[in-house]
Amino acid sequence: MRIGEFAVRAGVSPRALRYYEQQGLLAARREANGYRAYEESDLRLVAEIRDLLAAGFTLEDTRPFVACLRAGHDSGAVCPDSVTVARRRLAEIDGEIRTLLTRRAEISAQLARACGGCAPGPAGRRPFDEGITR
Amino acid sequence: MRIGEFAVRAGVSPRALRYYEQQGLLAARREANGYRAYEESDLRLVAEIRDLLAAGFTLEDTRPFVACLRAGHDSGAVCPDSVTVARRRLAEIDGEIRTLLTRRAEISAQLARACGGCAPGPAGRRPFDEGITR
DNA sequence: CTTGACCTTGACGCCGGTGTCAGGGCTTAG
DNA sequence: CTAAGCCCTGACACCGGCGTCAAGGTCAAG
Repeated sequence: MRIGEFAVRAGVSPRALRYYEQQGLLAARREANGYRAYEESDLRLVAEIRDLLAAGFTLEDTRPFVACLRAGHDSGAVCPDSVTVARRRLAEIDGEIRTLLTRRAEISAQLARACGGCAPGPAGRRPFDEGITR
Repeated sequence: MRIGEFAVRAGVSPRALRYYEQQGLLAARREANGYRAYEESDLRLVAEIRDLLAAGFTLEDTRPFVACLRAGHDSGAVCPDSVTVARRRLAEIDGEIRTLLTRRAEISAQLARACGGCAPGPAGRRPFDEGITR
């Protein structure tokens, strides 16, 4: 199937697909006239890429996952390289969360200091101030 | 004092100071020859900007805080506009934290599914998996 | 006078994942 | 033949907060 239809079915733009190809993921076969031809199985690869991007991985990071699927595994995460990347990302996320919690506390304190009672907010009251492990 | 010395004392680059000025924060007086001349009090303004940037605010967001200090307040956060911005940022942070926690859980689950025992990680054991309010 | 340390403005580069346009080819229906 | 609707490649735009270089002015020390 050609890029237009494939893009719709994969839920991405043709531009994104060409970009993935340019980055060395998702190589499409070519028709005689030069048009890209995608296989059904490529849908799975794109889905993996999208999932990972949505999870905050870079496109670069998706490489081992895609390769893992291409190698015939049911999950893109079962290969050693994928695991390495996933663990690194997990550590990054933990760092980001810690940073955000610190910032949240600082801003919250600022608000409390600045105008006392008007601080917390309307709907969600103190979502993370308590109950944090460490 | 001129931009070079001021930059050192403020702990930022001259480039950053010119950028802040270009964005309409931190207007410096000019000497006869066109050189920028900063006051001691400007150090406080730059400090406020840096603190806020470090806390994840955009430069745009710092505007009301700086204006608040210029208006003579001891804290940049006591003015209504600052409070509004701070609360918005607080809500953004909460959203980001929730997003990250979700992602963390997904990746963590992926790892567990993919290779069972090899998942958690070496040093920090399950930093956020437990003890989350909601 | 010259050197050199400072200052000025203006403009391009970066990073990532696209959106979007330009300029052109293929193919099918009317 | 032509219009229309696909497809192709290449390249610029974006966002934010600067880094960095270019080309040139200022001023004090030697």
